[in-house]
Amino acid sequence: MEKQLHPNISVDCVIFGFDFENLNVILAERTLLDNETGEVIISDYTLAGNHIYMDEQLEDAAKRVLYNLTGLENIYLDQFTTTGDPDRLKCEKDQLWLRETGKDPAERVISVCYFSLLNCNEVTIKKGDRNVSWHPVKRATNLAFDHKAILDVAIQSLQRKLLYEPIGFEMLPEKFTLSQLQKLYEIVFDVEFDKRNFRKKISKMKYLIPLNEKQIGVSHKPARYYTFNRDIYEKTRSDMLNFSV
Amino acid sequence: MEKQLHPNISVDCVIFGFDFENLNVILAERTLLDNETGEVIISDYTLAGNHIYMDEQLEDAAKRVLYNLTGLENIYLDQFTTTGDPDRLKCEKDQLWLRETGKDPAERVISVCYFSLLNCNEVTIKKGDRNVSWHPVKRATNLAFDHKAILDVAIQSLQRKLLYEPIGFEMLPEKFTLSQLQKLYEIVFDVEFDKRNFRKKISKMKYLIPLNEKQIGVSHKPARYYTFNRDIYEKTRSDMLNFSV
DNA sequence: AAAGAAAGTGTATCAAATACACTTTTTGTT
DNA sequence: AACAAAAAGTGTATTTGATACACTTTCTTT
Repeated sequence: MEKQLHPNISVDCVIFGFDFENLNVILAERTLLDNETGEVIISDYTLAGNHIYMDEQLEDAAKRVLYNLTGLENIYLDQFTTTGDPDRLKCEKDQLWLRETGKDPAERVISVCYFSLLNCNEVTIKKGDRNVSWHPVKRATNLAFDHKAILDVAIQSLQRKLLYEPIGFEMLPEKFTLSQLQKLYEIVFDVEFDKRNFRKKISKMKYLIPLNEKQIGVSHKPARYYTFNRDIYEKTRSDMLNFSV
Repeated sequence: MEKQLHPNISVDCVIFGFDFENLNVILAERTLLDNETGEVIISDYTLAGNHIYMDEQLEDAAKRVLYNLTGLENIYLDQFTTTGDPDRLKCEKDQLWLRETGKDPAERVISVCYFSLLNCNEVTIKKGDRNVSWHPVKRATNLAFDHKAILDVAIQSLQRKLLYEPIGFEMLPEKFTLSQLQKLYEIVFDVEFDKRNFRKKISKMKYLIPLNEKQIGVSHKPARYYTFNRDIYEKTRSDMLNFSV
């Protein structure tokens, strides 16, 4: 029995990655040339996404999109919003593109949106027919459909979640330095922290384990590596309740 | 032209209300009797929800559900999750019910879920063909479909949002006492606060305005009324950034 | 007039957030 | 071998917010 895609339901994945310099997102180039003149009709980017299969779990569809792109499984996934504006695919370029890629441009598509977290340096993107690569989030402006709006909501959701859950590590290597961790938070929140105060705070978190291992080959004092211990985190997490009315 | 409901897409509304004693949710009775024996086949509850119209915004569908139930517009609405398990409507009772209410039980339905906030005492529920009423959240156990799971996620989302956004007021009257506000937070988070410390914290929030007006007709020292000023809140809100890695 | 009920109020202690500058350890260059 | 460059690593003092804790006031009811 042939698997069939649901015409009305898709998932879109905002795949975030950190490379110690920028918060990045995976985008696929969307290029359309005029068959006769060769003129560029469309040249922009889309998030990674696909329609779900008729009998597929939403989250499985997101995992499938991620797997096809990275070959990775067990990636951090968070369903953060669902977009369903009847006109979200109705702008002229988008209609053209849908026709071009064999979809019915008249169909209404509800998109369930996930963000996921990766360490850029540990991923090799598998390119299919389209060109797919990392882009700094700040420079991801030229997006198709309603994908810019989705990205903006994704960033807010990431920031919010980062405030009270230890998910930053998903974007770092297994072993990381405190400066790398600090940089991650600084870049995602677009702020700067004082190094000493940051470390004072860190040192109270017993689930951040200093290793007897240091950077090698760096042209400055090598930094100690740390690792995140989820067991200790789960056991010592306090149900912080610090509301602000 | 006749409006048509989308067979695959619905909204469910978790309508929270506070009555100074409990956090409540609006539930609709789902009763099905055997035509011949009169025996009770189904007797449980569902959240408020409906399929969306073919050309309707998701949020408009949620507003419509709320309007039909309460006659109110401009209610606080928050889209907090989307459920789409292919088997979420496949349990025996649910299949029976769908057939009974003229739906195709084979169709897969994705439900976009919203929670909304009301003051119980300011709402008159409009009963249609089904019996609809407030139920304390803690006693809402006997729910149809995957509605218990949806409710649980809704409660968590409400708690989380209540930590950093001033949405508690949506469940209180325009003028409220500090004890009422404290009770609201105590009940939603299932904790108890010290009265003096709670008030110390409140007194730092300049957007909570004490009024020259007191309770009347209460058989104890009447409390002062306060009101929430959103303008002052927006102007003085600090982008709190107090992460815990 | 007395009892009941919830409102309202202050202080002392502890923990966390902030502000701030110099020394150490490595590599790379001369 | 000496020096420069680069980032790591470290401590103290101050301010702010969180917590713990008990009695007085003001209204109604009997």
